[in-house]
Amino acid sequence: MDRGNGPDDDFTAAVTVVLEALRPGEVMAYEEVAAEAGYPGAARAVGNLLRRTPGLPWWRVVTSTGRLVPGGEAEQAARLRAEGVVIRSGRVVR
DNA sequence: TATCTGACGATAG
DNA sequence: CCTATCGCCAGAT
Repeated sequence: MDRGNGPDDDFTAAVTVVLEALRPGEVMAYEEVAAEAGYPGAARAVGNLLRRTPGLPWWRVVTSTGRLVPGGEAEQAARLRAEGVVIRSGRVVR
């Protein structure tokens, strides 16, 4: 309904859909999520959204180089390993 | 409308 | 491998 004064729910919804489509063990890069959501180049915006929006599988999103997120890489690594993702030196092995 | 911030990406040193 | 800088985008103030 009314959403004239709030943020672009379109962007949030699109990113959320992409993240919900991810299955356990599958990892995507911020840039990939942004492009898949219809906002290529908005990798930073995706990162911000993941950080500000609880309920999203933030641990399944890594940087373009496979590097884990700062500030919680230990936790992210544990979650990914629990889902079958192999991690090497703080990076996701694909 | 302007300005700053930030779970990014790529390039340079 | 590391840090530094620029370019990009959306959100917040």
